Amino acid sequence: MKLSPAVEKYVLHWGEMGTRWGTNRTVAQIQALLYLSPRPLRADEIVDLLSVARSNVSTSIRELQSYGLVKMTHMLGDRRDYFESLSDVWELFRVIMEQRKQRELNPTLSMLRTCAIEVADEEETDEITKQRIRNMLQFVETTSDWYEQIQEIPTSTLQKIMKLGAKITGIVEK
Amino acid sequence: MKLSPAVEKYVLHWGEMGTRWGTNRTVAQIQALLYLSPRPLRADEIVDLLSVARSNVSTSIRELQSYGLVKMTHMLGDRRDYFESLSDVWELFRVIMEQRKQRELNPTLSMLRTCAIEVADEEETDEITKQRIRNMLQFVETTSDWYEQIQEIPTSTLQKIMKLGAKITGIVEK
DNA sequence: CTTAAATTTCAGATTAAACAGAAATGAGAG
DNA sequence: CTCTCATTTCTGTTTAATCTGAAATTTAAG
Repeated sequence: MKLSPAVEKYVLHWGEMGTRWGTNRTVAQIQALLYLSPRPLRADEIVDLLSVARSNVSTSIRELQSYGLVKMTHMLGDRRDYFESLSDVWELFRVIMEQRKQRELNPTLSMLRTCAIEVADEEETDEITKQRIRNMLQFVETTSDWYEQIQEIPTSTLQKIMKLGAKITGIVEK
Repeated sequence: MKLSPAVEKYVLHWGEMGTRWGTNRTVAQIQALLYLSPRPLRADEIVDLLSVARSNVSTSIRELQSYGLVKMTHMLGDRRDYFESLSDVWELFRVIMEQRKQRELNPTLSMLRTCAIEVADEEETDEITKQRIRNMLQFVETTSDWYEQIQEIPTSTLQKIMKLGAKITGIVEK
């Protein structure tokens, strides 16, 4: 079993990018592999195709499952686990955004709220500093609210909105 | 010289988050420190406040400057370099997004274009796989185009759009 | 031109994360 | 109940990135 050149290129690139997206190389590679695979794969097949340790595949798949990006399935008369990825790119995007919001935006939001309260009582702190913390808090709050609402919009509508791009400005300004 | 408790908390948190945002702890801490500082700071002041090596500050500031997040200034009769951060949060956001687009989205886009072309000629590759690559390419292209257009929208308009949130759906559907 | 202050470069040390392989656990077949 | 196949857990190793401190370079003042 061997990956085709194009698939290999895709998987390797995805692995590299994964490290920038808050996960590690193997996790991202497995996700890419499962996304591209026309059928669910077993852990031992993944070991073969990516040349990584069995234990590494186990841990990585667990992580992907916890994100909701990968589901386990079974074949009749075969007790081994098979895995498949979400195949809809918009769905993938939604799940990843949700994860990032939870791991990055939410903790930052609570830190900023705490800081904004605490700094208000600090006599040694310059007013400019206090204002900057408030500004950042407001920005992250706005972003966070927006995020949450965007999550609810159905894919087809989201596509339309994105296609509009900057034309949205005209509509809003009216 | 010492940071106030709230400022320290902010800086430390920002440092941790920085690692998830494609940069390292020190770079993010310095950016946070300069953002909160009511006046430009010298490298040696940053060394004091953050307890990091002078050389580390030098390298980190260089990185921040290359992103356009930090500018160098000078004081009359003082040949030491002073540094200050962009202070407008929306401006900060814009610059960071632009960096991320260049370092993540663009390389992925060109990888996907190459893969989409190459995979078309692969007889060994399943049609489903080919379609998935095309789908991902289309998604990233849409996202990339949208990104670029959003960059051009002035802050005040952007704020209005984000405040609208999901209400945008109603407007678009008309 | 010399000197001293400021900054940058670079090589090695430190640290944290990712990974492999062995051992342990679990689950179904007979 | 026992045996075998499959999976997970755990520990030690490897790898990569970050950071430090010393040396080199730059810059301006005298």
